[in-house]
Amino acid sequence: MKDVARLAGVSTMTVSRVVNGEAGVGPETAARVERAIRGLGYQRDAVARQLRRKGQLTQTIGLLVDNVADPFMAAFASAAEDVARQRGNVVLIGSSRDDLRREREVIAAFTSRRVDGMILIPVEGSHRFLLPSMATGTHVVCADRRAPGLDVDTVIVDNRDAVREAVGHLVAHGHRRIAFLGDRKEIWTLAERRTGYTEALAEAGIPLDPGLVRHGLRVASDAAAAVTGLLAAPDPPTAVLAGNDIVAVGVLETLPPAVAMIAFGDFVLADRISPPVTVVSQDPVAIGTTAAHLLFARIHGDTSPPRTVTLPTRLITRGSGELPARVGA
Amino acid sequence: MKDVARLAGVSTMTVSRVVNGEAGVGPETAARVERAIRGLGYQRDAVARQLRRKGQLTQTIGLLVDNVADPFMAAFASAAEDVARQRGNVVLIGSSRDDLRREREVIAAFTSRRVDGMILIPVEGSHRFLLPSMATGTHVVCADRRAPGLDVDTVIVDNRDAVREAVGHLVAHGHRRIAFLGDRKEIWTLAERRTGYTEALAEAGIPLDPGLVRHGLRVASDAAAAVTGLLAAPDPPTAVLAGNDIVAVGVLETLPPAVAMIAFGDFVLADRISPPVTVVSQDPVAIGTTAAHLLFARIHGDTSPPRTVTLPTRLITRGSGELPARVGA
DNA sequence: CTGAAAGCGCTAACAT
DNA sequence: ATGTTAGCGCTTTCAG
Repeated sequence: MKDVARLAGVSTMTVSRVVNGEAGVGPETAARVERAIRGLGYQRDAVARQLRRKGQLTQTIGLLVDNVADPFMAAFASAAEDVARQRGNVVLIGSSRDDLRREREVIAAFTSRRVDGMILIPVEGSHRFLLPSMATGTHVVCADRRAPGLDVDTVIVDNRDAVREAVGHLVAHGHRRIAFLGDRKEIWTLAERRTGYTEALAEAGIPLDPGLVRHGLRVASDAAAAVTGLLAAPDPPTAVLAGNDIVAVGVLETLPPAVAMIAFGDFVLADRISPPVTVVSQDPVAIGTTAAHLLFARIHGDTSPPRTVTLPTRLITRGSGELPARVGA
Repeated sequence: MKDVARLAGVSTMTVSRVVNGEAGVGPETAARVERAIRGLGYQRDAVARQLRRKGQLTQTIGLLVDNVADPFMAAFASAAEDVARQRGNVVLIGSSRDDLRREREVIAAFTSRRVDGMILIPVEGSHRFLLPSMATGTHVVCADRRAPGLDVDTVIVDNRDAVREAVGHLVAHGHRRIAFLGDRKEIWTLAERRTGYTEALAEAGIPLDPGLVRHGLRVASDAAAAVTGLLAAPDPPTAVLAGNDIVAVGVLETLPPAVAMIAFGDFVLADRISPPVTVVSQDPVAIGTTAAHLLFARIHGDTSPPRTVTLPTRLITRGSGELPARVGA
């Protein structure tokens, strides 16, 4: 900046004004400064700028997901990034890999870089460690899952209700032995889905068989193995509810076409499998967009009480969820 | 920091030493400082820290992809982020959406935040605008695609050869009317794949029919429409080469099972479609990991001449690419 | 319309 | 083992 000022024969203050497009600079001077900037390839240092303008925004937000490679998270992140970019912000991204320690590391890296706010898909566990940062003005929005003990804007879907409907749908097609396969039951969404499953069975007067519930399936192959185990049992399920997209893919590896199935979360090619897969679809783009809008509202001064936005889900019937319970099964 | 110093009854310098775990602080004093830090919830300001330690690293890298929601890019980004995190770095992410102007905006946002380096999946067009930043020490690595006119480390696969092999595979199964469907032909990877297609036909002595080549298919539905168009023609193709994963999904929407197909890029459930889809698989995780390693080597002083790492691809035969050319088609 | 001085939070370099 | 001084690159504040 000093170099630019020298080359243009002005003070650094004038350069600063030009760079920031502030009024009060003679057009002649401004042009000379512009030329010097281009000549030297000068670019404002956002780091130094930020330091002086205390209380101002870094125009940087943090985005914490479980794993960017997951299609749901990827679509979610993409949508949030879109909104951020439209607002001239840049996004720091990090993955928790469902590990609280790692999540804390990532969040510490965010706050030490003075992000204006962050969107979290929180892992299980207390998030009270965020309170000091929040007290100093870092805004937090949760998406997809609630963070226990954190009273912040949250964007979710009604997982419980959606699963209750899905299981009810299977019951309506004659199923009574319905398996539930999910990722770690500590994950908020999965706990909710599991509850919906339990409630639906209770409503239908079907006793819960713990042998039909498998948790902790973190990769597709876990789910495939679980299916194999279930089917080898003396009284196998006639229908399966896959708790998320990853489990769904694993289930599809081994599930015989005659066994009914509904997956939580839509996925690419679900309609090209045989039979086409009935799913509970949720909209990751809407979740990401909504969360980002909520965050920016907070960043720009919204101080209303935290609210929860519940986005709709939709049961998309494609065939796999409408298979009848096999006679004798 | 001043507050911490006051509370602990020491100078800010001592606080700085404790925060940075530097030697030369009495254990007694250190403990007092630690207590003050916790009491006040103090966290070092990475922004201010960075300013003074000029020439030091921000421990932040930029990652520019075409679109995070694309499974290939998501897996790539996830792998790169993993490496960065292991090294205590944080990742700024941005999407170009295949738009040079937007790419430049994102890159400017990166450099103004003084990233130590960045990994780019570059869009088409000159990237000479990066030269000034590179001259001032911002390291750049390209992945997946080359950036014309930019002499930097690059991680790619041999798209041309891979497609030549794939088309040869179709020819070996009797196909002579092979369609090529791709995204915008300005994208480097697609140009390469297209060249491989042309070369393979030439090797087989098959004249190139421009009517069998469709470009500019950006979303799945574009590809689906293109397939419909091709099949309605008087002399339709007996085999289709899908230029990327997105096109592949679109093709699968409408392609009759009897038409052979090979897709560039593996995708989830490719083996569950009927017939299972033969693909040219590349490894996005390896690409992301390699690119990140190259970048960190540069950041930590590697000044050897830029090199290109070419990662292997693999033709995975699953059925759709081994269908015979229908007699009379 | 333009500039000089001060200082943001931190740390390198040099005392003590 | 601890403190003092100065300054990173920029912008706020106040004076011309």
